[in-house]
Amino acid sequence: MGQVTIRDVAKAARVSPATVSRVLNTSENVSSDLRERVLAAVQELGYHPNSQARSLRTRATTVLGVIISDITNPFFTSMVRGAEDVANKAGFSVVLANADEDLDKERRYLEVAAAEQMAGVLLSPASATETRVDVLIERGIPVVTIDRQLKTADIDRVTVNNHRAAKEATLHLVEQGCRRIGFIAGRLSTTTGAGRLAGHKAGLKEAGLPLDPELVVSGDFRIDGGREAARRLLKLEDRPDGMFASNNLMTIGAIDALDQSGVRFPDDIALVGFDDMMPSLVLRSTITTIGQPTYEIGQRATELLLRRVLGETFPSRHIVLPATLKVRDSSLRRA
Amino acid sequence: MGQVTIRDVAKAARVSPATVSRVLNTSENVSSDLRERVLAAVQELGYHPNSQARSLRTRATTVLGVIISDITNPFFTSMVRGAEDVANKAGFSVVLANADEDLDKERRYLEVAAAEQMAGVLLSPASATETRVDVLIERGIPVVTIDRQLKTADIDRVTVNNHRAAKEATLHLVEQGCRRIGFIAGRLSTTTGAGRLAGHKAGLKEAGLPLDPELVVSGDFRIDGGREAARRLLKLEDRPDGMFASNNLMTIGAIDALDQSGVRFPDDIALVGFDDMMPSLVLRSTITTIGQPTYEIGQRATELLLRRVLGETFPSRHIVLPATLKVRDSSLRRA
DNA sequence: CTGAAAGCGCTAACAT
DNA sequence: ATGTTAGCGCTTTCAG
Repeated sequence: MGQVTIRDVAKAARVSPATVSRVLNTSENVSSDLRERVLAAVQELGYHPNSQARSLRTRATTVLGVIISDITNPFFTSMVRGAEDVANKAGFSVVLANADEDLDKERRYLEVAAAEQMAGVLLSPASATETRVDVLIERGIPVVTIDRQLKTADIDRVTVNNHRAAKEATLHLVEQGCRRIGFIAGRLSTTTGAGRLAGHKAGLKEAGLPLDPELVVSGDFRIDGGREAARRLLKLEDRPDGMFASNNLMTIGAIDALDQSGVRFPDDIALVGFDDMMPSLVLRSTITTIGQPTYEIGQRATELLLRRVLGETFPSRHIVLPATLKVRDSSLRRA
Repeated sequence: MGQVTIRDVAKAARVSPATVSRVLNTSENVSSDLRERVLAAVQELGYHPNSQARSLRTRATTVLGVIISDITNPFFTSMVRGAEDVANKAGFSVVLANADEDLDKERRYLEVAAAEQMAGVLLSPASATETRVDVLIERGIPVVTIDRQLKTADIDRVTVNNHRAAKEATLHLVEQGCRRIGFIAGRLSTTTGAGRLAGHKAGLKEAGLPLDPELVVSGDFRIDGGREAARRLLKLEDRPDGMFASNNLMTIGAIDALDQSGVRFPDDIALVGFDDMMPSLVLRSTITTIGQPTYEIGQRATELLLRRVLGETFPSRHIVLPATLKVRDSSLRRA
């Protein structure tokens, strides 16, 4: 029951613990005779090194932490795949934590990452101004933010060009004849949420349309929030003729609200969403969305992170990947 | 840059490391004078205990591992929520790992969990017969399987009654007039995949219908697999009049295939899925599914796990939660 | 109530 | 090429 330690193996193989360690870690300076005895003992006893003891000694782990803001959001889960693939190839494992858009939970997990001495951390911060990564930085644990940026620290980040993409989507709706576009905003405390709203406003401005404050409703990046926001927009006296939901979950909520209210798209209202969605959902009537290269975001961020983990130093880098408008039926006016 | 250790705090507070430890861990036997000095020093220096060193010493952690077979599957992510809520309430953190239905990846993560001395592990095994949890058991780390069971170890598990639910769904399709039901099976190496197929067969038998082997196609629990399986079923000379996809992702794939082939449900074919799905997806035409209490599965499994973690011993337990058929439009024949 | 000292399992510097 | 020794940061006897 008690753990099998390196001493047990050493004893069984009639060598010193140091030799066992050498066999297991370096490939040098061990005679093949002893090496075999050690390996046999390891096998026999079912020895597995205790990684806590090891990393206490070496001050190094091969575990990367990924702290995401909503584990139920397919956007993030796809990104995680990209991260895992790159990490695994380099011999690192990836563990995830779900901060749930909650600053407290997030802080707890940042502390877990620090306490567990993780090699590096990928983070989609719950807030650009409130989230602090000092716990990690102080300990020399590199951090790369994904999807969102941090104003409290100058660190590597991988995002898409939210401003530009949102502007493009808004101009597309205008082109389709929309004059009153309801905008379902995400959490404005994130750079992503704020950037998309800013892009939308820029689009309106360029199109010479006024910004009616009642057309901007927050949906908190969640399905329920999107549904609620869409309902509120539909109740307006001067009902919008277009709707732009600024992430995937809120788009789903909006569609739900539209269905329940019997409002049809694109006939009654032109609809644009953000992020790619599950195939059937898009197929439903094929929904115009801004697609993001989620898998690649995870990959690139992890590549960056691993370079830091392996000791490279360079000025903090910002990788911006393209988000592109994919026009489908939901926003195309027949006219 | 170097880590702040308990010695630094001790020095700053002019006490011994032992006293710092006492302040931080037990609430006894420390004069309030020293206690304050210590707390102040902790604050000042930004000290965070090194959990590896701690658990190396105490042989105990407060981190639970959750190893799931597909992180992009909403079924699992919802379950994780339930697990987190229970764990957090008890002062435990939860980290996730994505085994991706891959035995190798799964084994690696089981080893990580062992090496990191996690307090306990929740696992949805990739295979009932190939997955081995000995690495954990040997070290006294309790394991509870979720959604699926293990034939290689007699341990706690939380599942739904797949057999019964699948049988019910099949009988429902028969009731709707279906005579040739295409069954999209999951990975038969899992108890879940096998159980649902068995339930389907039992349903056919009870209805007095023959089992045509060409009507059972494997979809591997994935969207692509489901799409492919549905396509194959639709190409059959004697086309099925009903279709039963035995998990959520395969249902999505199946819907996709149906759409692309111009086959409509329930008009051309009656459709039943497994697992609840995102609201909009269900609303699409409202799809008949077997709903599972995913959140509760996570909760109950974690409760069980924590009892083991805290040292309770009892015979291995099997909690079976109800999965219930929710009849909606997709399977209802007009006739 | 507080401190000194030992040791968790491991690796790395130093001997041999 | 191998063993001995020290020590990573922490907690926990054991003294005082």
